[in-house]
Amino acid sequence: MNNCNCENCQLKSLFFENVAEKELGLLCSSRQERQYSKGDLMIEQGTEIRDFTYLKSGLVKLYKDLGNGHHQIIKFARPFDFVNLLSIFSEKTYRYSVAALEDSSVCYVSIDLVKELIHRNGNFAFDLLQKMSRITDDLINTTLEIGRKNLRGRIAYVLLYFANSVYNKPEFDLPVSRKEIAELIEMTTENVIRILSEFRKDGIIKIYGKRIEIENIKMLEQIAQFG
Amino acid sequence: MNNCNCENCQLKSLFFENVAEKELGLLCSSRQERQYSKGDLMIEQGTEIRDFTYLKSGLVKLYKDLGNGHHQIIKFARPFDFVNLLSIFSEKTYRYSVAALEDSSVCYVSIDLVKELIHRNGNFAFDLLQKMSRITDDLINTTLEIGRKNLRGRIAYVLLYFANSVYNKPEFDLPVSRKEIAELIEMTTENVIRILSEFRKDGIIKIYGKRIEIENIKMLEQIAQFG
DNA sequence: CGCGGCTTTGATGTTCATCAAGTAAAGTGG
DNA sequence: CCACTTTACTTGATGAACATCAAAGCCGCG
Repeated sequence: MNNCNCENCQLKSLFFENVAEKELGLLCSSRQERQYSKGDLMIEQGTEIRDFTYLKSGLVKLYKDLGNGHHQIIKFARPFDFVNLLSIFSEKTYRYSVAALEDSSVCYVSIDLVKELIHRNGNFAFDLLQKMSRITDDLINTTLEIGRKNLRGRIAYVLLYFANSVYNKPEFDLPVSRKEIAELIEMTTENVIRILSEFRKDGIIKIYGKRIEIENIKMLEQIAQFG
Repeated sequence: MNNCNCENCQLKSLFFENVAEKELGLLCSSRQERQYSKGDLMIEQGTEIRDFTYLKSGLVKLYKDLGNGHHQIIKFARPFDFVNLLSIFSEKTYRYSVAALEDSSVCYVSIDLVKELIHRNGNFAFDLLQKMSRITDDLINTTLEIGRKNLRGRIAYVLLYFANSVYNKPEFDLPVSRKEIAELIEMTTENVIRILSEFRKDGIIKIYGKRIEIENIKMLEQIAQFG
């Protein structure tokens, strides 16, 4: 177990609840942790999948490179939320990229080791299945839901996501550009700006550059739901 | 093993490749098979998840009931393609419904038995993980891809799906209504009809009610790709 | 035979993308 | 550190894409 501290990691419960002490030691000693600064590319689409990765702290975006210089953001993710389960067991190479939106730290465990553990430890395997099931189910639901909303509803949804799920308060600095919001919810940058301005004029939010202050959260929820 | 015939089933390779003979016997004897007619509801959103199910023959649609009398179709599926993996390991109740688009037969295996097997048999567990990974990855990719296309591109996509992936020929009877196509690709019934008519006028397809004959598949592929 | 759901077409209006043009902010090299 | 360049942000004008509304024919089914 040498200088390994997984035993006390908050995130241990995420995956390794059912891993015996001996096995945890194995995972832990092979584990690597890396730091990324805001804007850094963490995983590049098309490269070989070698590791099972999960976010320890920070905020990231998963996105597809569409080739023509455009990106399509699949989702934003935080610790306990980003776990690289999307296609790592079915593909040889990544079908999307991951980049840091805020300073982040990430743990790496060799994917071969994880595969070995799946074969050996049924409880671990079942845990992983459950997690994968939940993550992909949520992603599919969210994607379908956003697709049904009009543009105002989509912007309201994004603002509420940051307020409720990321920063837990109605005032926050947007960690993403207007363009990135557009890439997440399938609309143009101009319309993101236009609708934010509309919300400002309607007294629903205040805007100071990246800073957003939600004034009327009820109204925003209405728009998100029925928009 | 009594009157059990899973041993020779084509679909055995789908899941039970790595299941020992003894275990397969257990699965097989608890297995149930049911027949459904076109239009039948097979799984109802909100009901308890008791079984692991997979399609032996036929064609089905997975959809969400949006409450206001509207449906949102998640995807169509065929044998080898529909396996109920989407949320069965993370939820207690179904978050979507499944209905038969053509006469179909479906196998049921108790989900508790499957869970037991996952815990006991790492190879089986890994197989399932891979399958789930592939299915959900494809679904996410398809959903995002369709969202980027304009209406003509989406219709072209659906026609090519039936021609290439379901019937394997350029002439076929649509197993779905215009309304159901609209529910799959997020548009109105009127526009589905309008665009089909446009394709007819442009000499790309012929239409006789439900029957579609693709005349110019190259053109359709162009529209699907760049539309 | 009549009723309801499916299909079709047209007319109309709304929503949204595109184009254009300018300001502010942020990174870059001397 | 400042001039320069690039990138992000903002607003308005315009047109295209798409939804909605309306009306009528068709088909299957009780």
